[in-house]
Amino acid sequence: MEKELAKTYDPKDIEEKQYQKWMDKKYFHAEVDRSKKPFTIVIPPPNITGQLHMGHALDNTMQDILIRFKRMQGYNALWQPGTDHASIATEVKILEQLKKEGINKEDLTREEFLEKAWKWKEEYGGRIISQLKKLGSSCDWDRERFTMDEGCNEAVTEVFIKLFNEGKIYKGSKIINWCPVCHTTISDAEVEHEEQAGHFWHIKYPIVGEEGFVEVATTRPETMLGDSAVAVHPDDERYQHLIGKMVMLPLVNKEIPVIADTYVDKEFGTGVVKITPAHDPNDFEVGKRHKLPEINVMNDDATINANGGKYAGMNRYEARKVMVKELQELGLLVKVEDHVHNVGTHDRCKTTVEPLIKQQWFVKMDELIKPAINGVKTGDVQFVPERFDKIYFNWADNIRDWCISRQLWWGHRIPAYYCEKCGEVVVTKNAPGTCPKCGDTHFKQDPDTLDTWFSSALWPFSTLGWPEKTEDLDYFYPTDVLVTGYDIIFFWVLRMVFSGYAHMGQKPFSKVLIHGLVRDSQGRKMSKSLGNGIDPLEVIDKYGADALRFSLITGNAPGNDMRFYWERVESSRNFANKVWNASRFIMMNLEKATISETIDEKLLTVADKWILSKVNNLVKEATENMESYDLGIAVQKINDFIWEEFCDWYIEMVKPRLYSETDETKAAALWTLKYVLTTSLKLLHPFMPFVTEEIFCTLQDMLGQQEADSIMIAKWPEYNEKFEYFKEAEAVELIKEAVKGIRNVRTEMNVPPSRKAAVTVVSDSSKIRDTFNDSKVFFATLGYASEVLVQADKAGIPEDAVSTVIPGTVIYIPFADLVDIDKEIERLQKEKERLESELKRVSAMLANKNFVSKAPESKLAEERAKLEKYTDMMNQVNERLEHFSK
RNA sequence: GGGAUCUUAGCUCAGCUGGGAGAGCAUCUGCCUUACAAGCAGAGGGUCAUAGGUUCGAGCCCUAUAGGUCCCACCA
Repeated sequence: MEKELAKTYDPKDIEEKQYQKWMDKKYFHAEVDRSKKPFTIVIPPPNITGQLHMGHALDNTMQDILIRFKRMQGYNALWQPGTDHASIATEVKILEQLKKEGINKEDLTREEFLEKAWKWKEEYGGRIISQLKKLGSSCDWDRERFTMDEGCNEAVTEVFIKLFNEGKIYKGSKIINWCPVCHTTISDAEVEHEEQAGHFWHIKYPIVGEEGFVEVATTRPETMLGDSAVAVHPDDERYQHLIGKMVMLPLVNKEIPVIADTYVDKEFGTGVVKITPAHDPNDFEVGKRHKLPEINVMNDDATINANGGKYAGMNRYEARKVMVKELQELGLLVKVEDHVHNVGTHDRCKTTVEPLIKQQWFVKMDELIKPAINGVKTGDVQFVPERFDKIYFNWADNIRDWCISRQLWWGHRIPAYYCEKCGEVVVTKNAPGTCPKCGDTHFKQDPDTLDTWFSSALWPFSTLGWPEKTEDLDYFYPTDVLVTGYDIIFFWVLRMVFSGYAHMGQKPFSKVLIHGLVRDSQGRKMSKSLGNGIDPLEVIDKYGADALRFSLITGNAPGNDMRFYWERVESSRNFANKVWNASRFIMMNLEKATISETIDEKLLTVADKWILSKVNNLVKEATENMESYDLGIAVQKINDFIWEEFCDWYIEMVKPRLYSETDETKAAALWTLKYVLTTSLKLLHPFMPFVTEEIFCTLQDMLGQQEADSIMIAKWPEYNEKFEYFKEAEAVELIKEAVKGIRNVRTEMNVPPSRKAAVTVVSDSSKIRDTFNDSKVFFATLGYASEVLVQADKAGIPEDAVSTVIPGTVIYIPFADLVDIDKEIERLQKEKERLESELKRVSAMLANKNFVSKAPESKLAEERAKLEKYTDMMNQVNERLEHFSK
């Protein structure tokens, strides 16, 4: 049965069919196999709430390219997939949905809520996975994990207990970031600083026991309800006399001390700062130093609490308004200035974060961070591109203890139990029976859950079976490369690195390949609120997954942002179609012939050898580029080779041989076509998995040859010294020059392609004459020649023939009635000018004594050869000019 | 305040360790040449932000300046 290939490539049914085949054949699945080297990537687990966006598409395309490349190279390649429970993101989403059903969180018990949450997860959690499949991702789906599955839960508990026992997890009362809308603490990394236009209120605090005031400047007057002191700089001469005295806190009417602390900047504001230890991280530190009372004046929803007296119940902004007004009435408001300042907001809901003092769980970072810093410093873990290690160090060097407890239900519940009688804290896997301190048997588990990144930090080893000592873990860990965006280096990469060293005693991965953001065509971030997001699934639907993948990789360097253009996808689609059609053409010719597996080298023509040496070189370069993660460069070279060298030149060169019934080199042409096509398809496969697989399989079926059941498990091409045909390659390049020259002349003379002309090649070099004689078959068709004469002199060439000059050779094309002498002279003149400038450059270079004495020999030889070449061409051009001016 | 990064053709971007400026799209001119009009063949278009420096040689290395983007930071 012969298979007819459609005239244009239609990805739709092919993609689905091939992906299903790969799944059925278990090609994505990896098992421990000690005879092969492992290559492992763990997926950045997408949130179960997520929908595939361009960022995912880019991130996963890069991973898929690397994993397919390594798999073909013979590695035992594992791409470990899974999803993230995304505690706060998911909880918010579920609550939104419940609200629509008229249910509030308070209406539910924890158990009821969790039941609904799991149900939600079952329903929507798999959505993003099926979307990743549409992209072509070759993850080992048999190993799919979830950050809240049994194994990951175990890893989390294990780590928590271990760190607690080592004193690296502790519960403490510290000032933390509180989101008044989400009602939970958040970590420093989740706070986004946003510049906002605010005000600077100058307020008078009366001095106790004497006349006068101190003037305090603040951006948050409402927090004065919790003031414990005012501070001045110890060296500030203006305020020396006040240190140690008391001032009256307005509105509250309470005496608070004036203290001296170097934290105060003399130059800024009035030089007097109100100190509110319970509502500002700096004031908190000052308060600790001076043992000031910490007066919390806010509830969890950021309304004023009972400590705020009559302002209790107002929210923070109402209270501010009312208090400012009252201060004004009391004559204590000096002035209000406009002031732009940075406000911390919750990255998820954009609510202004409220610093509050609360009992929370923390991971002590000072010891844990050391190996993580060292690991990157020594190159044990490397960023690609390298510059991102600076971002990493910026965080690592300034790291503070990590607040890990969250007042949420969806997540890993903290394995700490409190004795109901004596309050003893027991950290343990299962609820304790009796209290080790008082012997009581009633315990209450800590209600809080862990920061979602706590479990993600363990992902590279928890997914491989840790804390069990599994074969998988032993074999696949540490993983090879982590692919992610620069936006989560501190959230995730840093925490995986320190966790890897802490719990595995080894790095989690060797390389971190960083990519940028996919922006819209105007360079804006794609976002829901702007509505400028482009759905990758829509792109796949319209142009195919191959085209999408190709567009995301082409013309982009690692770590750089890129813009999304539909035009780009279109040209990627065009390339897929080009490959499709070239293959169709080759197969049309192959099916009429029988093709041997190997070829006798003696049968190869110069053209064959030329393309073989070209593709051989491509194999080398593309492989090197991929090894160094320059995927964009690799794919560009593959594209250029296939489209230009292979399709536009080689295929055109062999057509006469294919169409001939008698040509003895036809078999060699067919063999070469098959070989180069197969090699190109393999190189292209990681980037365009679907179209390459479809062609590869069709081709094999047609030939009845089975190299592999699938291109994705075929052998990656290797550089082959056998194909180093330098001499032949050079000869063909010369012919190409000649062809280009002829085409050029013809276009300028407005000669239609249908009109052929006799072409005479004149060269006094017998070597060059041989080259043209050897290549007549294709030189004639490419150069629109009715016949090709190769000779050593100008015998028999019409006086008015136009010509084109290439090194060592003049090519004459007589167009009896068409000649326009003036035009020809103009053309030659232009050519002369070009050569003059080249000659000027080369001669100047070679006349420079410093250049000659200092430049490397190879460079010198190169320039000397050029001088010779241009001089020769110049002579020929001059001769032609003289000829016409006669 | 600290740091990163960018400034290359009309647009979007490549350009790896310094050795005669590239791609895609757009523009212009011819072509339905039996794989492909989602194509073929040609053409135009850039003092590589500016000023210095290192070098025989700089888009690439160094310094400064201008402009843009981003990250970090406790100036109330």
